[in-house]
This record gives sequence, C-alpha cells and structure tokens, in this order.
Amino acid sequence: MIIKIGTDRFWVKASNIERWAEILKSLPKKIPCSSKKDIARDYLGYKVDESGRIVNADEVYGLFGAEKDKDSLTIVGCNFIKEIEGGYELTEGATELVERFEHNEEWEKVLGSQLLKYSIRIRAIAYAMLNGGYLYFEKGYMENFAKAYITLNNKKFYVFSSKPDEMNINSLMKENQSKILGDFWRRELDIGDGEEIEFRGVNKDYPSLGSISTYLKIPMLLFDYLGWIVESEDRRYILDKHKIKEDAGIDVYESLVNEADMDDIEILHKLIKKYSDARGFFPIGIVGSILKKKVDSENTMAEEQWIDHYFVTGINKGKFIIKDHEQGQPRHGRGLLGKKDYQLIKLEIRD
DNA sequence: GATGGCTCGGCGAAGAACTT
DNA sequence: AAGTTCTTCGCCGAGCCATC
Repeated sequence: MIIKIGTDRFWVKASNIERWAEILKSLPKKIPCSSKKDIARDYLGYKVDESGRIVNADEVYGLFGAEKDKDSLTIVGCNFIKEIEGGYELTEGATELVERFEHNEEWEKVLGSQLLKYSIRIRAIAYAMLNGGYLYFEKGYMENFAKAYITLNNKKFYVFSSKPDEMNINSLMKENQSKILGDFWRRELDIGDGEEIEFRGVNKDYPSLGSISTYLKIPMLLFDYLGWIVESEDRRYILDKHKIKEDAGIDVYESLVNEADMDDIEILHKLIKKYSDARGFFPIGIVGSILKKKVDSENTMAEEQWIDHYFVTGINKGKFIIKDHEQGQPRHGRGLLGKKDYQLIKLEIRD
C-alpha cells in the first residue's frame, strides 16, 4: 500500500495553540458542504481569492485527515475533520478537544495526543525520541532548526532540513514505516498489520520538504509547553516517557515504542489488556508464560516457578495488588502458586 | 479523453538573526 | 556595516481528480 503524505500544516502562529480548538468549536458536528473550501468560506469566514483559493489556507487544511481516491491514499492532516457522505464531520478527537477546551480541562493534552496519533512526521520524530534517539540543538531547545538533528541508531537525521540530499525527515520516516504509520491510522484506513506500506509524496516520490522547519516547530513548541520535552544531557532532548504515557495515553505511547524497548511492566499492561475479560480478570498462567518469553526468555528457571516468583515479588514490594481472584477453566492454565482459585486474577499495578 | 476546479507545494522576496 | 545564513510569508503554476 502506497500512502501519500501531504505537507504537515498546523495553526499558523506557533504560539497560538488555541487556534485549532477555536476553529473546531465554531463548527457543527456535521458539516453539510461540498469541499474544504466551502468550510473555510462559509463556516469560518476565510477569504477566497478570485481563482477560488482559500487565503491563508494552511491551518484549515491541516485539520483534515486521510483522503481515499480511486487508487491512491493521501494523509493530509491530523484527522480532526473527516469526509462523510454529503459533507464532513468532526472526528472523536475533535469532539473531545472542543469539550475539554470549553471547560478548560487540559485540552492541550488532547491536542498533543492527536498530533502524536495522526501526524506522520510528528510520529517519526516522536518514534525516534522514544526509542533511544535524541534531538540535538546546538544552542538550546528550538534554536537554529537548520542545524538540529536527531541521532538514532548512530545515524544523524536533519529532520528540519529542506535539503533533499541530506539525511532528512524523509530518511527517518523510512526507518520504520510500519510503526510510524501506527495503529490509529491502520484502524482508520483498514490496513492490516502485516501489510507492507510505503510513504510517498503527493506529487513526487518523496514527501515535500518545503518550509518543513516552519511547520514542524509548531508542534515542537506545543510539546515543550506540555512539559513532554526533557534535556537528557548537554543539549540532547528526548521525550518524557512517563508524561507521554500519562498525558497522551498508554495506547499512544505503545503505538510509538518498539516492544524491545519496553520494560516488563509495560508489556504486562499490554498483555493484561489483551487477555482480560470485561471485568478485568486475566489468566495469570497464560499471561505469565508470554511475559517470561518476552522479557526473560533465557532464564532457565521453570516457567511455573518464574511466574510465581515474578508476581509474588511484585506483590511483596507493593508493586502489584491483587484486587480479586477466582477459579477459571482448564484452558486458563495454572493458577498463582498452583492454587485453583487464583487462575483468574484482577491486578492493580502501581507504577 | 478532455475540461475545469481545487489544492498542493515550490519558489523567491523580504525580514531576522548571526558572522566577519 | 556588510555579508551570510536562517526563517517566514504569500503568490501562483501545475498536478490531480471528478465530471462530463
């Protein structure tokens, strides 16, 4: 599947982070109209020039999501507004943003989270900064974008550079295309887990690099404002894993982090989510077995012992609290410490 | 296959910041 | 002060797609 990537466009003034929330607030949930231009002109009061183009169009176009045409697929923006029969509608993310904005309830986090979910270039940068890479600014955060780079796997990516012959953001986006596309777009676009994808430009093979630093500095400022950016050592900046997990949500975090870089607790969270029933009970034998294979496979301790040891140690340290337990079916495997009535566990994990 | 409208993004000018 | 690099801004040519 070839996915075309349009230029990432955000609100125009970097410091004006309310702009998108304000725009979305003024739109109805369902917008009957025939084009983006109509939304800009009829609902938002933008001027349109004599040849029919929206004046100052950047911040409008960035709000839209993916567009499927006959045989091409283009991601044009952050998926706040999407096309439906007879017009457009606000997405879940947009509705939540507006709601939180109206009550002034940490709406900035919702905005940041949406960018992490849907902006491909932002996902590429966040991916690098969460998986062992760091962003280097010679003179301090957001100083001199042209010289800033991200180091990942011993390679330097000049992610804000518009020079096509440098290692730029397009090179970074190629590093792990599948992960960078992410589950959110996958679900939205109905692209299977195994399906190969490739990012292309809208008009050319490579996505546009024009004014890339102007555009990308806008979310970089938002992330700093949210406290997501930390300086790890001399001018090397990374994303704060805990804050991203807390503020943007565990799903967003996991969609950006390689399993190899997750710790046992993160993987445990993931497994519990996958294997638990609606009440939150999960089969400890099954989850424990997968967990051992993922985080401690070379340990020669017998699996049953390992599982008991892992959970009992956690309980004794206060990291895990058993909220409830019950007997399961034979298919649920062995219970904790071999006890039948501890086959299914409901666990609280304290980070 | 041709037409026309709608976007996209390239480009260049001008402004800002930094060097020499 | 003049040159140089970095950044922003906005115009408009041209590519893309829908429609006929």
